[in-house]
Amino acid sequence: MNDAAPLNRYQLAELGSLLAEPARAAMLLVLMDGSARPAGELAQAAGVGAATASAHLKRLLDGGLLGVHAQGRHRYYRLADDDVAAWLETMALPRAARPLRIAATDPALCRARTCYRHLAGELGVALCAAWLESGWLQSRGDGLRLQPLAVDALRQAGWPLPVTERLLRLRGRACLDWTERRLHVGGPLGVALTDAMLDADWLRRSRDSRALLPSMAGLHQLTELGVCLK
Amino acid sequence: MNDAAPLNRYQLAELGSLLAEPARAAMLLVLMDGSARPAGELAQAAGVGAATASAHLKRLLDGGLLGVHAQGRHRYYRLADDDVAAWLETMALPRAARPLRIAATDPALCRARTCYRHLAGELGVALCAAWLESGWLQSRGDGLRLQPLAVDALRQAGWPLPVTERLLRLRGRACLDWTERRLHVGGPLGVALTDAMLDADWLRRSRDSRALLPSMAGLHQLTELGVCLK
DNA sequence: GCGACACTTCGGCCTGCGTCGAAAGCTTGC
DNA sequence: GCAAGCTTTCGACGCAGGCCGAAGTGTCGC
Repeated sequence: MNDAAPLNRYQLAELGSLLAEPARAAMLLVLMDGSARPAGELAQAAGVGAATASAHLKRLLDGGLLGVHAQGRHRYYRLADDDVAAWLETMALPRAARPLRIAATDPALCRARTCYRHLAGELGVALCAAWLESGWLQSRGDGLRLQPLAVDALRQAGWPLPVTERLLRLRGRACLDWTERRLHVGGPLGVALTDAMLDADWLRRSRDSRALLPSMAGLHQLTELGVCLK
Repeated sequence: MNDAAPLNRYQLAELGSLLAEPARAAMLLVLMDGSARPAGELAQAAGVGAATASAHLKRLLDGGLLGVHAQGRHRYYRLADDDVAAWLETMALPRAARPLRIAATDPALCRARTCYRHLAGELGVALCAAWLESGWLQSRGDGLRLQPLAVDALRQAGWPLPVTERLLRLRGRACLDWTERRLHVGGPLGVALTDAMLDADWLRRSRDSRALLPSMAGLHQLTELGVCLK
């Protein structure tokens, strides 16, 4: 999309009409974290029936706002590209919460659509560096993958089995953190890791901001797991 | 608008529905250049009657996309703020044609609404870095100032006297280039510098986009002036 | 102040599209 | 293969909202 010519009024209106339905808006909001989700889940999130959801997803797909990836009897939908994510964030997120987005100069470097939910900052960078170093995190053709060895360690550290199993399946993205200028883990894997750390109380949300601070226990555990924090 | 909380599905849908009508989209497209226009003109641009246009403008106004300024029997409408402009540009303009828009994280750093006219990109950054380093460009309380030494050098490089004298008087802004993430020269000084380089044929506009490319002569001269380009 | 002009509000018509249930693809697992 | 599960397509219904002409409000020029 958005190849060469500026959009005309009809194309722009078409784009707006895609957003104009609460059901579709809900789907897009859910997908703003960069995740890919099956149609059924999106139907539930939007609060509509499967038939209606399917129609909406088709429109979003045809309109270039979503991409789809069929896997078995599921079809996973996600935001089409960074432009779409940036577009949604521009208006949907308050300025303070808007992720810093790497410009298109090196799209391969950072395809992460958002840093909103996943672990960034000093901790995220340290974690990414340590685990890439140790091989717990490996870069493959389709993105970053957490290796079984790492997942085992996390489970022994007390994380629930369903969580750790999910981590094995999720794909991460190498995401450049502006403040640190170094890579950290983004994408669904990054989100899941962050969520799990919050659940395990390794990480706590600070009261007023969206900063995530490691707890004493988390700090200890992370050090055990090879993550070096100053 | 967009003060604190992320938009919910209904607010996002409302936003989309504002865009969803060709007539409203046409109005917004016309206003994307930053101009303020009376209702009648926008009605004509949208190709609808005055009554219809008025209704559309009211919706856009209530929705926070437009601002209005009454003057005599005219009411001048314009885009509400930079977020709205950025939002429209994200999808309506191809990447290459998108003005560089400064992130809001540090409004004091760069108040320039657009970097459209002044030198940005790799060259702008290199120039700014080199001249700050050499002291040709100095940061004072009221902004960036080109020093006499630099102006002398430019004049010796063939720039006309009126141009170089003007450069001495103009104030620049430190402007964060989104793609390079480093400082470059903005503000009136930045614009004047760019214009002068275009006049001197150090820079040329590329045919289809807004990109500015250094000519062979310009490249040579800039190197002489301490600007290191890879 | 009176007409001309710019714009908004009001009322009625009509199309577009979101909604759902039912049924028809496809894929998986036994 | 056959049944179960996820997703899409089809057909029918109902409402939101865009459109215009006409009338109302406010401003300018003489």
